[in-house]
Amino acid sequence: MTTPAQGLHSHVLATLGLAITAGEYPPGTVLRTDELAQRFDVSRTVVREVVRVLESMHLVESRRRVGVTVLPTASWNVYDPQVIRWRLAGADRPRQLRSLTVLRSAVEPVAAGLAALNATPEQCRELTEQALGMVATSRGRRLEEYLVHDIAFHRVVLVASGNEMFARLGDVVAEVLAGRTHHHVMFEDPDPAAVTLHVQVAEAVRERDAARAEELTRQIAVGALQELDVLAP
Amino acid sequence: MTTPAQGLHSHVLATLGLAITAGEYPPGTVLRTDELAQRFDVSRTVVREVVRVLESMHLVESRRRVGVTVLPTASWNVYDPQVIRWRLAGADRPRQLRSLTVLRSAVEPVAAGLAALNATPEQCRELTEQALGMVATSRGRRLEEYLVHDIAFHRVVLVASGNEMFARLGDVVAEVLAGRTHHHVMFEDPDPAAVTLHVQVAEAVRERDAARAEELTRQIAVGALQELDVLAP
DNA sequence: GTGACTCAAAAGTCGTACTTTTAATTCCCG
DNA sequence: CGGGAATTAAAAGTACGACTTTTGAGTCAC
Repeated sequence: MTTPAQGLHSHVLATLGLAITAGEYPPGTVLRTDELAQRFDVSRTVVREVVRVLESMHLVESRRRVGVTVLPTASWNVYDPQVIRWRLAGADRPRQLRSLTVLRSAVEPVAAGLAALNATPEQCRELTEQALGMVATSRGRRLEEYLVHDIAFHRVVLVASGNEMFARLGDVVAEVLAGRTHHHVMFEDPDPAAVTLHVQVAEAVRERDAARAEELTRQIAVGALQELDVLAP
Repeated sequence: MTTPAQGLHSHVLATLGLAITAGEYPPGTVLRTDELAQRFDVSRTVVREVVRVLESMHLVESRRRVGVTVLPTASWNVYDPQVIRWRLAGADRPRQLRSLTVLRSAVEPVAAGLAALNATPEQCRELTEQALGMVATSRGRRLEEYLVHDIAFHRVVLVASGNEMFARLGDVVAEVLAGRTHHHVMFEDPDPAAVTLHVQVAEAVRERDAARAEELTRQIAVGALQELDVLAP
């Protein structure tokens, strides 16, 4: 565990970040830098750099004469991809998966609508290609290959929307899709209805039919939420 | 400028972060830690800590034998409240304001729908109160007071949705609302139609009418986008 | 009991010395 | 003349120790 470490900093950061997001240190817990330095067998310099990063993610707060205090979940930067990855890897994967899926259900339909208005011909082509790839790999336990197309598809939609905030959710969506595939929060083969919907979204975008792209994507989202309800209690 | 600085770290971070997000260093620009230390008249230790934080925001990348390279906008953590604040304060406020408003238009309607299902009686009360506050301050150049209620209103909706990802957008929405008020990307008095819509959203939530709450919030969002189109070219 | 004073713990800052990685240059051989 | 291997040096990474600053907490006088 705790990553092989190419760089002391990364190693300590990953270990501490994971531990905190996993709730191993309840909010209010106080850590001391030299204690941490000793524990990880690194210099205080390294620990301080890690603490500064953790602080920028609002996972901890550092105060003189007090120490490094672990902050409550409510103040965490939950949009930080790093934080998301830690949480998906740790104890509250279910909770995280659910809240991210709800977020997707809000954002992706709107993004698809915008993509229908803004997508370049190249993006349309790419979208169609990925949708076909999904069809091709949708049967026969080829989940890994399917996942690649699925991720690529959603990423293109988000980028094609032309909104940078949406585009940056590509990584988050990728994490969610990968997470649910790898942790079996998904049926053995993808839902055929979902596959069809993806193909239709690609069509709608190609035909510049924003309303249809939005509505179809909304249906995909609803499906994803239902699947989550069924497979993750 | 450059903040009074309570702490060297904060000062250097704020200055550098602002400069980078303002585009003062084009992507690919290489900085050296010693040079920065000299420029800010602080030790390399401080600079290194700052660089680590900037690195965690994906504003820069640090490589041995190369230096600290400024990364292109596309890789920035645009959801980091700190980054958002810097960008709103700097050169690309218009772009940032627009993309954030689009994000709001996707998220808030869904959040309102969920709020209608999940809001506590206390949250309903709070919502109504803020809506009434908006009505009371909607005329006679009382924009500052209006803003307070507006922010509080949207924050309650997001929190009441019960989704932590939505809840954490409260700060972002606050920044957007404050930004457009303070930089006159808004009419002199709030749009009366918008005020009414807020009151109706509060009603809909109180009556657990999710579909209506969602639709009304969508109308608020559409209004905000139109206002932006009119006032920010 | 309250307020001013003192103390000490912990983070913050600094300077320097040393290690490691790696881009770039050199140099040798085919 | 070209390409690949060895060399070099530049910059980040790490460590350590000394010192400063802030501030919670305990103390003492009133």
